Amino acid sequence: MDSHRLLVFRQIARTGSIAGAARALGWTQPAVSQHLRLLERQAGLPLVLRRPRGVRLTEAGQALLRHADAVAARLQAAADEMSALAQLEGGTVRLATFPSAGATLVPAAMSLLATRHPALDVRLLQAEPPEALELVVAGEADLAVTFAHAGQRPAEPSGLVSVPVGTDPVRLVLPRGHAGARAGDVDLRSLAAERWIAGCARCTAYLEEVCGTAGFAPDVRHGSDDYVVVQSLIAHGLGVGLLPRLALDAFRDPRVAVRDVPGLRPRTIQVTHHREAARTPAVRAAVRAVLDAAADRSAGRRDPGQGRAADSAHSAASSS
Amino acid sequence: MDSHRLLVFRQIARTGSIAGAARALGWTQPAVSQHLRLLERQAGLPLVLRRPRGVRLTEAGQALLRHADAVAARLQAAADEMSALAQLEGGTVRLATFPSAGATLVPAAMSLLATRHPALDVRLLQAEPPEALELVVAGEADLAVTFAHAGQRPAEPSGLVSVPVGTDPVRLVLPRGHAGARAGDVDLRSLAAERWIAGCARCTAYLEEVCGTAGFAPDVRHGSDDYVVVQSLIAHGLGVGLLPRLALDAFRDPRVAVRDVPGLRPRTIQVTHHREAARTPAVRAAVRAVLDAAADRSAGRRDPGQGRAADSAHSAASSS
DNA sequence: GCCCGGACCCAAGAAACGCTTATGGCTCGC
DNA sequence: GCGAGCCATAAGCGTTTCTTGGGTCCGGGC
Repeated sequence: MDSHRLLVFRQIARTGSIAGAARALGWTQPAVSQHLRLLERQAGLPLVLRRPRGVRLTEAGQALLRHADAVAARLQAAADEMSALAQLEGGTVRLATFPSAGATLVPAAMSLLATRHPALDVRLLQAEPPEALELVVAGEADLAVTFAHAGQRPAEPSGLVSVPVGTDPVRLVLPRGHAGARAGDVDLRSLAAERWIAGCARCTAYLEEVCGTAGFAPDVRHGSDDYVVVQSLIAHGLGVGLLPRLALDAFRDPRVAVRDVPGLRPRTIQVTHHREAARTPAVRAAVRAVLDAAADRSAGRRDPGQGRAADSAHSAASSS
Repeated sequence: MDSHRLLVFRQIARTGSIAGAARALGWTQPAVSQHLRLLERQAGLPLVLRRPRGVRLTEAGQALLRHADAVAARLQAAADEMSALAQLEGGTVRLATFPSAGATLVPAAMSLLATRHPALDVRLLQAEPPEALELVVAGEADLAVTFAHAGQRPAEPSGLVSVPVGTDPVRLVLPRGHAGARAGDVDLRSLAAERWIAGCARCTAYLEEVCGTAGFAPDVRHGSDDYVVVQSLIAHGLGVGLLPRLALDAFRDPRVAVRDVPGLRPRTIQVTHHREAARTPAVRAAVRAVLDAAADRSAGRRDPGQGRAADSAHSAASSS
């Protein structure tokens, strides 16, 4: 039951004649006639009675017309839905993100996205970078917002591509009364004797690496990937730690002091998706929203250095 | 949104890969690949993500799959319904018939049809021959069972074809006590002085014609196309009349006598339909049932002369 | 570490489908 | 009776569509 012929048959029924259907379709009469003949052969039944002024549907023709109308309606619905998805007048996009971005950058991006495409259903999933990438690979998320500390290679599964979003400086967090809090910047080597609070597994590895470069092995006493917990431990004088600025933007314990450590390279933020998903409008729009949100944050902080990184990444993605 | 491509896409979704869809369809892989590419171009969106082990549907692809499934189901339903109609496992056939056949021949035919094709919906419409043909022309009936008196030309609208079903002798009806009822056969000329009861318009014309041939003009006092009324009038001695055997088979007033009139040619019964409707299984089956019912009636009466006419007509129709 | 197999894409050629042109039959209306 | 409208058939050609024969990428096994 060829559906193309079915739609031709629908025109025959509409106009009441083969010649009329041909006119409606912009074809010649024999073209429609042949379609009808093949359709009748497939059906094994006459579908119309040929009469002097045109044709009249047989019972089988009327039955077939009902099906043809249903098929045409469904095809139209499919085209409409595709158009809506292409115009972002619908659809879903799922972002997997790590906590500190999920409390700062990503909500801002989601807000931008909601403003630009009100009908788009944006959903957030929280996951640390490795798990976030897994979600994308497994198809349970469309985008992963991840970070990588300087010197760490982000394990990027094949088939995925990453767009740099910007950098996130890593800062030293001390108890307010700590001696180091009196200076503006702090040299890491001066903290060789401190007790340390570590973060997630990758952050701990980073901490050990930078301390090793500074010439000592950190005395890690506690660990938590929750930046509220880390700051609380520090506030109680149980150690010092490194936290990225996004985490400190998300939550800042008033009992801690924050200082820069010269030479500490920032972690990089990136957004990752399937290589081919770049052609999906929802993914493109979401990537752009993340980049724009990052640029807005940088501009709001009046920090041209950060702004450049985000801006350049943004324009690169926009042109792709 | 080409539906053929949609069905190919459905196979891609089913098998999870383009190559798998190609195997399922008995095609090569590039053929399916090209269909998918054109479908994605039409949709304006990627429908699948190409991954090492095959493809994964995007959100748009999943949406399209739902439509594709619906289209496929509707096409299958259409094919099924066409098949059912072709096998006479459904459908309707409407017979228009004149009263005396509607009380005798046609119910027998309908019963045959119901036995042979229990799912076929057979419907009867009563109409005198000219109106019955109009119903067929107007598409309100599929078949017309009509009669024509000898010498009358059945006005057959163009586009219709008629199949002879058999003949129906016209008999003389007299009051039981009438002098003519004493003889076996009756000469029409002996009834020149009688008062006559006429039937329908065409029957009245026939009466006047055969009386004219016999040399007199009938004194028509009453008229009714209802054979019960006619017999009642005759039974009450209000006149004599001619009635075809089918009418007398349908109803026989015990107070009347029936005699043959030698030389009175029988009326002919025929079944008429659109020329092209001969290819419609329901119409073919109905025509055959009418012919078979007529043959059964002839055989049941042990009247080979009648049986021959019906049989020959039957075999002619069967071979068409 | 390298090769092999599976899956996909692209380009070009061949087969097939589909529309057009040309012609004829039929019915209706002037 | 003849033209106009509708439909059918047959032949021709163009476009679509499938195949063939390349190539790339990724993952698994020796």
